[in-house]
Amino acid sequence: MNCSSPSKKLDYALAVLKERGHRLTSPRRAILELMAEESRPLAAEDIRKQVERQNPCDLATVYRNMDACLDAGIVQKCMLENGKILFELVGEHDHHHHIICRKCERTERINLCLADEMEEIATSLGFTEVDHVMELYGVCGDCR
Amino acid sequence: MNCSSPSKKLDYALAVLKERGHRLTSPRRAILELMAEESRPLAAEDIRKQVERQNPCDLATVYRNMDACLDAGIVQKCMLENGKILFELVGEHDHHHHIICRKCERTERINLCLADEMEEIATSLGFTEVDHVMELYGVCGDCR
DNA sequence: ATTATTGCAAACCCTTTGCAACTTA
DNA sequence: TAAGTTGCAAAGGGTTTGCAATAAT
Repeated sequence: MNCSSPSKKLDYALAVLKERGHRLTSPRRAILELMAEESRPLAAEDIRKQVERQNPCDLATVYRNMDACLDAGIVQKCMLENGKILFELVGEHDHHHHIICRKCERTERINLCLADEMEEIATSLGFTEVDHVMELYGVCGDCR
Repeated sequence: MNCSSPSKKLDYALAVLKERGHRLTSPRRAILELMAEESRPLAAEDIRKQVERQNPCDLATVYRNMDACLDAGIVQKCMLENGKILFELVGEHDHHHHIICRKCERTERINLCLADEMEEIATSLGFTEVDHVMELYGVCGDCR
């Protein structure tokens, strides 16, 4: 079911960042290790809290790392209905979506994406570097 | 191309709100008139600025009206990549998506939605009241 | 040695909330 | 007259930024 194991995802992420001239610091390593382990999208604050159980880690550091990882294409955003943003480390060819519970914010992975046709339309409208975000929202079994 | 004319959309919105026991105040009327006229998603602040050219209108009033309209299903959210939220008045059976320019934030309507299959998956995972948001992002012809 | 990266604190922005005054039905 | 709605001002919460200190290559 899972496209790539935690350690593979971590190795891939480290390789991509190195390739791009980034340095491997201990907060960065801790953040990526956590995200590779955790297979769900996380809020910046959650990442900081969990990383901080081992090493101190500033929120700004998390955000700056997320920026770098988004640019590098190894992190994917997930947007809550209220505009809050979650981050998820992804492997190669690992694009997917989620169904998010409105009440507890639990996310469940959905390994399906039908956006190709829509991206073609966007391209035909003159847009380049087309990408997309899609989120499903609902109320999960536990919260009903 | 356009599913419903401005005046129809406005009438529909007013009817739905009345049906739900809401009152028709002058800021509310002005907000809805503007949104019916404007066929694109707008930020709360944009709505306020434009409405204020005729009547004074507080930002909190805009947000509270958007809440009411979202509950009533006559307004649809549109999320920018940075988490900012735009609002768009929609008619009956008027669900659609957008391609949004990363640079100028211009939005172009895309009259296609392929989310049914994904919503079915979400339902099969035990979620109820399933809904979705999908946004395409790119760089438009003018900004390239 | 060079330059990316970090921590800290402050700034930012959008959004929400409390409350008294005002309107609508 | 009762209850929804508004304006104002303040608070909230997530995200970004400047800068000097630090650490990686």
